[in-house]
Amino acid sequence: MSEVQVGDSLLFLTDEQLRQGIEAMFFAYRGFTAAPDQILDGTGYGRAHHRALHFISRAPGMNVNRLLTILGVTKQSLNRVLRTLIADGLVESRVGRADKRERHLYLTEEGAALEQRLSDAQRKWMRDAYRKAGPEAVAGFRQVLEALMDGEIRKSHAALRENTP
Amino acid sequence: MSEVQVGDSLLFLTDEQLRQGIEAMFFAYRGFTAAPDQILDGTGYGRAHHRALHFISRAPGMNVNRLLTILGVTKQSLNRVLRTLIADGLVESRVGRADKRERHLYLTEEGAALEQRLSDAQRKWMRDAYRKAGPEAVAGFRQVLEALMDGEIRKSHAALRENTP
DNA sequence: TTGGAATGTCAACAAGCCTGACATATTGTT
DNA sequence: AACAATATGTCAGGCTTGTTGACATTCCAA
Repeated sequence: MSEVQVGDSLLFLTDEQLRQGIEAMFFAYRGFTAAPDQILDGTGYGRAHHRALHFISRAPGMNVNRLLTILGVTKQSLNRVLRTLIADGLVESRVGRADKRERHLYLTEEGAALEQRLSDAQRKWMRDAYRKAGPEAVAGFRQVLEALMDGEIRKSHAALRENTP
Repeated sequence: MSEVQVGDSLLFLTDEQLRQGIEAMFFAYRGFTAAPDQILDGTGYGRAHHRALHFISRAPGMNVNRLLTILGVTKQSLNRVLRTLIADGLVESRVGRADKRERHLYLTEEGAALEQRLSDAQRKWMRDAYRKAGPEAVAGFRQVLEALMDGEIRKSHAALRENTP
């Protein structure tokens, strides 16, 4: 709105364009979560469990606090999820060696298997989208996503990326 | 970031790259909703109300069924949201003229005002991200989002876009 | 006109997240 | 040794958002 167009390069910042972007983000996120959601339907678990499994798989041995800040939920909320996952034998919680107050989280074989199924479905969806859009579009996509993140969260994301070089 | 080198057009499709994309999407969506969520906190409404307001504002006179398919929730779920919005005088529900079974939805002045506040906050966030990333990145971003949508949903999105040419 | 389909409403329930308060074990500091 | 701080787990209660089931109204076509 407030943009005076200097060249065509600022045209895309009209309110209408931004609004379309917002809607696209909303719809895309739905598509993005649809595949794993469908799998989860059969298991009795929900998105919260999926997220926990994902990040534990991503950084095995992570302690609860770290997972908490990554997920951005309260410990009570996360604890309910972890409790069931541990009780069902999908996640293992080991007392920390250096600091015995900490609990380090690992996927069991069964947990890893479910995580694989979910991950495969979601990656397939993502891969198809990437293929359709092409490499350059993907690079732009990633840049905008980075910019959309909150400051603190961006750090978490960067840290996770470095976890698997 | 390594995606920028597009020489190897398949490199970005490794599982690891896809996984990073998935996580980026997750984190970015959080940042994306943070600003309106904060405003909503003070109002007693939630994200569901925001979404309803957004799409009613976007296509005034829309009937409940249309809104239902756009939002992808059950009519009962939407109805609770609409009920409070109507009771509070943010949304007006008019009986259809041609088909009296239908209810057509409009924002009242007060509803439009809240929608503005929410929309402004979210657009600002979006605009800043777009600025950081630049026009080409934005084009790619939009392409990937389109590809991430479900088939049916993509139609809704396209229809909404044509609503405001 | 009558029965089926479409549209929307009300009621009850579940998942998932939140806050607040408190317990336990461990660590670090004085 | 005493004490504060940290990391985690748990109980209780509440809110939002989603679901299914039952039902009323309206339209349309046989």
